[in-house]
Amino acid sequence: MLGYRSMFIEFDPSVSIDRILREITLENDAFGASFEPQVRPADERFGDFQANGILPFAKKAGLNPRDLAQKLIGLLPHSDFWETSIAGPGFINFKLSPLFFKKWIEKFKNAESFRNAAEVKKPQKIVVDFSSPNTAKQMHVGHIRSTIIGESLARLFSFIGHEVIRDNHLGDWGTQFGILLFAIKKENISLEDLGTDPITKLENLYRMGNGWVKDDENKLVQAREELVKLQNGNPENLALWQKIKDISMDSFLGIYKMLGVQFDYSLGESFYKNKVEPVYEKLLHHQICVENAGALVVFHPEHKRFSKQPFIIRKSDGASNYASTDLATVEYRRKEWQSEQIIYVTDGRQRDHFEQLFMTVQKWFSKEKNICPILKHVWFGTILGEDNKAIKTRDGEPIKLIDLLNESIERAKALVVEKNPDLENSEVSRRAKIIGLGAIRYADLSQDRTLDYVFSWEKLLAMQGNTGPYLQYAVARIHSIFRKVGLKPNEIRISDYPPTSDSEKKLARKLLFFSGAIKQTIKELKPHFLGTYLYELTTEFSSFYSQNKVVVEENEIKFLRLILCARTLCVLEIGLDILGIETLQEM
RNA sequence: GCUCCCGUAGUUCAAUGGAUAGAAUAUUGGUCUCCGGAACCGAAGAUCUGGGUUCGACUCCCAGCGGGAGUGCCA
Repeated sequence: MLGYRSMFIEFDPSVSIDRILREITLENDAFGASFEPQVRPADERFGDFQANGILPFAKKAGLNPRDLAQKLIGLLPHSDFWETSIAGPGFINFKLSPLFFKKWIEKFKNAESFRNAAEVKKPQKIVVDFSSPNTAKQMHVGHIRSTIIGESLARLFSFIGHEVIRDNHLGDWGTQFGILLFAIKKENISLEDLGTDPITKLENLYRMGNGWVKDDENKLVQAREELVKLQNGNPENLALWQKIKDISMDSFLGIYKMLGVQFDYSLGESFYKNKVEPVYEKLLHHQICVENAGALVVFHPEHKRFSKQPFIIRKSDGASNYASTDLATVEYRRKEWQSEQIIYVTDGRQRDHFEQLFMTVQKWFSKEKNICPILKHVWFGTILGEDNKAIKTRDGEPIKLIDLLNESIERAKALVVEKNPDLENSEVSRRAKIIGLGAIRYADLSQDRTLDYVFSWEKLLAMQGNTGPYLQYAVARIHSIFRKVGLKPNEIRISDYPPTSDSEKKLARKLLFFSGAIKQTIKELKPHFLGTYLYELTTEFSSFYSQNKVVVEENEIKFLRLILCARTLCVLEIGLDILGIETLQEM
C-alpha cells in the first residue's frame, strides 16, 4: 500500500507532492475527487512547497480549514523525505529533508538526466516564425526582440523534446521595391559594385527615393510602374530584386552568426506570392470572405470588434498583402511540414492582425475538415525612443542592430582587458564577444516581453548587478574551483553528507525549482521566468560561495560542496544555453 | 468614438489569487591575510485613485485619472 504511495524523487518535487495528496484524498469521504491540492513553491520561511487547496475546499464545504488540514496531514503516510506543518489560516507546508536533497542531487546528475526528466510525453512539430526583417533595409534595434525571444523559445522547445522548425519569414515582397528599383535606375547604380557596406548603400538609396516620391507625383507614378513590372515578372527587375535580397541576406547572416541563430528556412513573402490565388478561391467557396468596396475581406460576426473591422485579404487593386501571404503560409506549413503548432514572434502592434488571421484559418480548416495547427502569437512590447515613441526607421536616427552589438562587445572588451592586462588579443576578443552579447541578450530576455521599454545604452549594456555577465561570472568561478581541485564537474562523486549549512541548503533548494521555472516559461512563452530563476540561483550560489569554503580538508564536506557546484553549473549552463547566452571557463 | 496594453522604491524591472510585495541601480554602512571584488553582508525606500468580488487582491470585476498602441487597402 505504501509502495505506490511512497515518494519518488521527481525532477519537480511538487509533482510528487501533488500526486500523493490526490491519492490519499480521492478515496476519503472528507475530500473526494474534487479536491485540488494546489501545490506551489513556498516562501523559504515556511518550507519548500505548500499546498493551498485546503482553504477554498473548506470554505465551500463549510468546514474549519485548520481542522481539515489536520485531517489531511493525518492521512499522509510517514515519509523520510519531508516534514509537514499547518500554518496561517490552513496552508500545509512541506519542508523537504536533507535526505531528499541528497537523493535528488544524486539522481539528477548531468545535462542528459535533466533533459530526460524535462521531456514532454508527446513531442510536436513546432514552427517558430521569428526575426523576419525586411530586405533592402538593415536590421535595427527593433528586430532584436523577435530574434532573441524567438531563438530562445526555439531552444526551449527543443530542450523539452519538440521538433522545431525555425522559419525566417522575410519581408521581401513589399511596396518598398518600387521605390528602390526606381532609385537604382535613376541613379544608374550597379548592384555588383556597392563597396564594403552594400546594405547601407541600398538603405540610403531607398531613403533618397522615398524623399523623391514624397514631393513629386510624377516620380511616385514611375516608382509604382517599377513595382508593377516586378510583380509581373519583368526579368530585369526580378534580377535586381534577387540581387537586393542576396545583399540583404548577407548582412542578416552576419548578425545571425554573431547571435548563434540558424534558420531552417528563410522563405519569405515572395515564396508565397503565387500561392494566394487558391486561398482566395477556397475562402470564397466556403463563404468565409466577401467582396467589399472592391477588396476581398473577412468579417467575424461573432466577434465584438472584427464583426466591423475587416481582415483585408486582397486589396481592391487585386494585389495581395501580408494577410494573403500569411494565410497561404499557414496552409504550406501544415501541408508540407505537418506542423502541429506555429508560433509567431512579432511586435504587439500586430495583435489584431494575428487574431484575425487565426480566426480565419480556424474557420477555413474546419470547413475542409483539416486539422488546424495550434496558432500562437508571442508578441512583445515596443522599444521606445527618448520621446516615448517607437523607434522608427523612416525618421530620426535608427540604431543599427550591428552597431548595438559591436558597442556592447567593445565595452566588454575594455573590461576584459582591465581584468586581464596580459591576455592575448584573440582571447580578449573571444571573451568580449561572449560577454557583450550575453549582456544584451539577458537585458532583453530578463524582462516580461509584453512590456514596452525605453531604449538606453546603459540598460542594454550593463555588466553589473542583475545582468548576463553576473551569471557568466558565476559559471567562470565554478570552473575555476574545478581547475583548482584538478577534477571535472562530472567526475565528482556523491558525498556521504547531505546539505547541512544554511547556504548549502538554500542552494540545493533552489536547484529543485529549475523544473518549475521551465514549466512556467513554456506555459506563458515568456523567457524572463527562466532568466529570473537563473539569476536567483546565481545569487544563492554567490552567497554559498562566499560563506562556505569549498576546497577544505575534510573530504566529505569538500565533495558535498563540489557536487553542489557541479549541479549549479549544470543548471546554469543548460538555462543560459536556452536563453542563447554562451559561457566561459575564465573571464 | 470603439478595442487592447501598461501605471509597483528616485530610476529600471520581479511577483501561476496565498502568508511580512522581491531584485538591480542610485544613496549609504560594512566585508578586503578571500577557492576570482564583474563578488558578499547590512540600512533606507514602492502597489495611480475610488468602489466591488474573495477566507485572502499588485493580480480578478466596475468607474475614474495618466501613458502608449490598434482601428479598410503598410508589415
